[in-house]
Amino acid sequence: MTRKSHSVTIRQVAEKAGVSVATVSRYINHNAPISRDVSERLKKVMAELRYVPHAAARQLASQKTRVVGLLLNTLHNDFFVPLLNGIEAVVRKHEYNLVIATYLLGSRDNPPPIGPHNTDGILVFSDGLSDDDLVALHHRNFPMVLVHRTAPESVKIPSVTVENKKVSFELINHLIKVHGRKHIMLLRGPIFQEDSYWRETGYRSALEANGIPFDERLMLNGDFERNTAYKVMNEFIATEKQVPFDAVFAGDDDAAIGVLKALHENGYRVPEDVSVVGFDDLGFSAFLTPPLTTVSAPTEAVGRIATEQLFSLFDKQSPEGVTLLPTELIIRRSCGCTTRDEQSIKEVEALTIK
Amino acid sequence: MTRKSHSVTIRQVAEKAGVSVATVSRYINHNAPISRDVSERLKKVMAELRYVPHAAARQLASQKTRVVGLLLNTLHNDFFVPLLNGIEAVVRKHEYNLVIATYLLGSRDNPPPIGPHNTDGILVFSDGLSDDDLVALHHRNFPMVLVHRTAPESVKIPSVTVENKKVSFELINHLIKVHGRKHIMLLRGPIFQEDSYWRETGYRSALEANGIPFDERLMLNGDFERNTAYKVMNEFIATEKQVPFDAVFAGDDDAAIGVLKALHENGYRVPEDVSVVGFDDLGFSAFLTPPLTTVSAPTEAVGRIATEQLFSLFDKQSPEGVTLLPTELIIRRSCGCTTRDEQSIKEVEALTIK
DNA sequence: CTGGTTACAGTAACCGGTTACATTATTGCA
DNA sequence: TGCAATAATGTAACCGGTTACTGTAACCAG
Repeated sequence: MTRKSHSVTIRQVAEKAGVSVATVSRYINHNAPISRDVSERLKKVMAELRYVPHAAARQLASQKTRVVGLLLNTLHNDFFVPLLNGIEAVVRKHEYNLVIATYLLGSRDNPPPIGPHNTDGILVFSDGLSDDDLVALHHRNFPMVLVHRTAPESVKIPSVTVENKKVSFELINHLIKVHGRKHIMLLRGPIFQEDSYWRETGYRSALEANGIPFDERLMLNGDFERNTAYKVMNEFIATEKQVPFDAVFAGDDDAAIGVLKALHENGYRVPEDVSVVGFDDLGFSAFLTPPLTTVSAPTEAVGRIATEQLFSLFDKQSPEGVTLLPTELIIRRSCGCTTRDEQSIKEVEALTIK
Repeated sequence: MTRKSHSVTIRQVAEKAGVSVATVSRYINHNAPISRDVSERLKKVMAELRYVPHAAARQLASQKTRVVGLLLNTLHNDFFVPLLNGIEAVVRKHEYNLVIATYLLGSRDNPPPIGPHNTDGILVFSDGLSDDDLVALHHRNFPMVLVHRTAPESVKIPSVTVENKKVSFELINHLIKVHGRKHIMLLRGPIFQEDSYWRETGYRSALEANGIPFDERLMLNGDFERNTAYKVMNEFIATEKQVPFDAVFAGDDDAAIGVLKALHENGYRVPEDVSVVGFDDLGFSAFLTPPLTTVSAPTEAVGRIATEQLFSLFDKQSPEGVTLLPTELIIRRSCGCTTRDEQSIKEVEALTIK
């Protein structure tokens, strides 16, 4: 096998234009003055030859990849559409490339698919990397921004996430105070997910504030995922009919779809028999049957801001430690409210929240 | 600035293990026999040094990037979640990386962000690249698979998409035959989108088959996109009240959300006043208000199969020219059907559809 | 015992760029 | 006029791997 590739190289451009490769390189990177004469010649020659710089060669020589990585544990959630949109927009603006990789904490056998060897920096969503990995990479000065997760104490890695606890408290408090729900099921997210932790904390404190004992049997693992939520709800209904429940906090909107489906198929009426609430306010949530009461989270902004912070790290700046974006309770029908309730809800909330 | 990077190189590994760099390279790539003795020594040394091969150096030397690219025009659609899932699963299985880039045909000033210079092959969704680009790349032997688009006649580029026309005919035919709709609005997708073209063709032939004249005023551009569809519907309702309509084929489920929202806000009842139908059967579609009548498209399979074909191109195999995956009409409430109608629908369909 | 494989390992050229350093011509200013 | 600063370009080392080519030792069939 010959090692010559067919692609046009910088040397061919240089030769054809009658200049040195260094000049061509400088022209491409606009990092040194080039005479008008030579500039024009190069522009023409490059167009004629359809020259495109070889990315790997550039990366190797410059030690920059012009690539931003996004590390996820899964893509199975509609939540990622706005997140990706926010990230992609910023990446494109800076003329970088975006590589997306999934990596489960379980698969500890091989190293993460993205890191210093193939990206200039990464966005780490949730538990895509262990704390140890995070610390190690940070000590190597590798730019990272955490998304929906905060950094371990010992190390200062910027982090962008949303307010979970307070708004979850409001959500559950609403179910209790306005709709008289007492047996509220919670579908938790993945075990080490911080969103899940804080939503659970908000849930527990709302129960406590209302004198309702926490019932372990009502807490299931929905995984923030449609199919898991569906399966778990079905199992719960089938095998534990003895545990009464009158509301479900699905964890997020995606899981809420699974919950709605399971309840529907088992003859439960929402919201008459069971209130269902989600989190995220995805694009479709207002149009579910019934329209979903949820929490509006600025997910696209999370993506955008996190990526901007990553780029500011590239520039050796130090962005905020933790950026906590505000969330907002969105009352619709699935909790039991009707349009006409709206006024009274506002009043009740004014009384109960804070 | 020093050019020395801090990262561990293959030479350090070689030195510490007392072998040559060639041996280390062979060990990493498993492409030549290595004695058990040396293997074990290398394994240990690499772990100690936390050696990770430098991707760019590898790419440059081997002329392989181990990256597959996905070129989209936008990410603004929930449709991409299943597609991405299918693609990502296969990419991960092969231990490749996935780079996602958006590129609008309009932005012809700079070249596509991904191509032979930074990927081993790409998946081109829809109109991410012009026919000319496609032909040029194909002549350079660059592996490509088209997704939801077919190749220009002159070149043989594999393509994976779904059946649009026949099922769109069935969908519209259903609205006419079963629900007596006569003024059916069509929200087209992006202008050069083949899905859009075939859905429109199915729409027109269903009208014709039922003796309903095509009314230009009922065809709008919804862009297969939630927000555009919402805007367009609102404008239509506000400015052209004189044109009666009793059904909307939204183009896809994402646009259907926008349509439902606009209709709802303007006091139209779905399906009593207006039938609404979509396309794709996204995860949430069964739970919209009302549940959406749509077409189930195997989007994840499209992503999976297209990616598998790309990898088979890497192996110099020749996959199918065009892979057309089957679609299926999914009847729910938004067209006007009720659960009890189901039997009669089946009968009507048996009569009307071929 | 010998010529031919096979297994394993080393040397160094090479992939296609970037950039430190050197060079020459031109301009600015005392 | 003389000398320093600046503009514009060239030369060649270097980035960190891969692999063609070479060499040695062990093994095997005849």
